[in-house]
Amino acid sequence: MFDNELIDQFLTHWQSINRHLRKGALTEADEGITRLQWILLRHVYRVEMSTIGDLAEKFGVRPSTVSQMADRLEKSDLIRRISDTHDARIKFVSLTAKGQALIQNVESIWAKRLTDGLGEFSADEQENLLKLLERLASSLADSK
Amino acid sequence: MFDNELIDQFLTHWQSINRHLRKGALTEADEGITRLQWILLRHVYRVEMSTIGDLAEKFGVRPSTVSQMADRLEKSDLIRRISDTHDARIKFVSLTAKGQALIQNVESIWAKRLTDGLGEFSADEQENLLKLLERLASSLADSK
DNA sequence: TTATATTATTTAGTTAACCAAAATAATTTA
DNA sequence: TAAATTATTTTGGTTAACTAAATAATATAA
Repeated sequence: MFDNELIDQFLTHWQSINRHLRKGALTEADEGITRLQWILLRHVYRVEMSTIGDLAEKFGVRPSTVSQMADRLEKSDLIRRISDTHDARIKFVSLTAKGQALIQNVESIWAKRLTDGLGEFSADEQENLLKLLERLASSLADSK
Repeated sequence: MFDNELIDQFLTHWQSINRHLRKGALTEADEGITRLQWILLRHVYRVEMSTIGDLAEKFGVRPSTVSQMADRLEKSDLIRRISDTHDARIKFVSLTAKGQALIQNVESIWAKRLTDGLGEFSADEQENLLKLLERLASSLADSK
């Protein structure tokens, strides 16, 4: 079993790192989008071919909610809807070039911060950290 | 300088871990709060004595917006406003016991997932990972 | 072929989130 | 002491986010 102290400390550092990576990033890349739109766009960026229904399930809202959010994002030229070739009822949501650029701008801010932060580690330590994170990600994915 | 590949991989694993830790957690602890309220409550949990003005600055919104969000959260008995003893204009926002319980319920879900995920690491590896995260957190904090 | 199920959208209504402007109260400065 | 500044709240208005119900199109089952 585990020492709860270790878990607590892990979460504390984890969340601290999250906060520093993210700090101000949304406002820095602000294109007049809301925080919730941002969250949705990020998901669409990662999971390239989400359907309206997928997104509704993912965020725990009704499909009509996602449809309307998609309307607004489409209107802002950040996403587009694409019909599934195999089932004409289904619409995939995909980022436009503009939407991709928005996400990538923010991620480049994160990468810069991380580059600075990791700059104080030796090459061995960096590789080691990466390997440990890879294993943890994999382990969490397996436990589903 | 850095290999961008390492940074990309780091972010990929990092975000994957984030997603797995968080998956469904909000809906699991749902008390009829909105995602934005959740974000605010999390912040109030961590930064115990935020003022309305602090929160407005942190989230990039107007004080009146925060005041109204605080109204709703106060009405739900999740936060309370506390006047500063030194300056009566200032109101601190603090979680009620109910608010704290809500956050802690969610964090316990994270802790459980993390416990499971780390279960595949040796004690040495766990300590090592923790130490590396501590250093990264510290390094990012210093770079401000 | 018809009935049922599925997927997304539209519509109508409500509340949350947001801003601007004004008001209020407290504090600081001149 | 009066004026200026600060911090929050209140008010009014708008839009985003949310639901429920209805609709249309499509796929599946009977």
